[in-house]
Amino acid sequence: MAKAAGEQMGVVTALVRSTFLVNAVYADTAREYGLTQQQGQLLCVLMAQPYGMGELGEVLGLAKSSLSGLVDRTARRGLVRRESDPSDNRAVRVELTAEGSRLADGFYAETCRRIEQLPSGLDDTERGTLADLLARVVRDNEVPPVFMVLNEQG
Amino acid sequence: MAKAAGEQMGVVTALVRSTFLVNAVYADTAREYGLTQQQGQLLCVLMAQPYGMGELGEVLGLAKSSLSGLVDRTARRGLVRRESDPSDNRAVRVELTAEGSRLADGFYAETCRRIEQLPSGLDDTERGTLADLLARVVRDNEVPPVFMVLNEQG
DNA sequence: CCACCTGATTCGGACCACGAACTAATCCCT
DNA sequence: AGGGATTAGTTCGTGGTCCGAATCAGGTGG
Repeated sequence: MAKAAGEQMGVVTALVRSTFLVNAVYADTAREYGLTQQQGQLLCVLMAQPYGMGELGEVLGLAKSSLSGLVDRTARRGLVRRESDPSDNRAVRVELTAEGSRLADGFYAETCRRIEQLPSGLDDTERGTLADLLARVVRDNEVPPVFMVLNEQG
Repeated sequence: MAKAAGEQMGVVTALVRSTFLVNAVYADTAREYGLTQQQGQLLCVLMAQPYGMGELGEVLGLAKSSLSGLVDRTARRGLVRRESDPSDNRAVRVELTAEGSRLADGFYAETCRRIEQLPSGLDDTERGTLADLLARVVRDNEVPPVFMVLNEQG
């Protein structure tokens, strides 16, 4: 193999660089929807269901104080709201507002479209294999549900 | 397949969730080395070679002002330095200091170790296939060299 | 020599992360 | 029944990060 083709890339470098790629796509799409990457991520997580702060912090991997700030700023945009938890007066549940739902749906759909393009150089079989292998890595490492599973994906 | 096994995960969700996973590992490792994620990323990029600000900004995907700040803070730590470019008095080249090199080497090696563990549920053939498919996605999308290729990886 | 372009920095503003401390509510044991 | 321990979440202080506009200094070409 000619030197110009570059070195063999192992699984570590491939994972890190693909992460950089997906991060960039995610951040670009968020910005076009007037969101920051963290706000976009919050909206995507809340599409599935409302969450208490404790669980939401665990899913997003954030300190409680960080999450308070993020929810404050996103609520100030009118995209989420805090609801009291009737079973525990200390707790709140964070949920999307109607406007937050709309924005989340658009952002999520556009993010899916763009990320779906990334492996377009692979054929269907290869794409399926990639999905299967990455999915197993994700499951083995117990990644929280930070992005909804799209119907009829892959 | 039983319902308990969960939905079929497509390539989009698999990519996003694996990105979340790698981000978390990267951030955790950086923190243990007393670095922020962005500082860690800067150090990793500079391991390969010094860069001018313009090119460094392109590789990292940052605005020039953002990069100035990041280099300021990292230089204040004594990890990088700005050198004048003899061929153009406007330009500087950013390079690792001796201390920066040492920290970068340790951080990089530890990051590699941890990320290498992520696909440990796959066998060697599957790991090779994952590396190959992801590498092709990375190359097709012209991802800049944000992480050095490790010798004998995969 | 001057206008235009390039390389980088500064400024202002907003976002984001965390740990410590705090407030309020819940639970459990004596 | 009351008090101590624990839990849920917020506030505060601090430092890091991001960007666009403006600015400054140097390079280039007509």
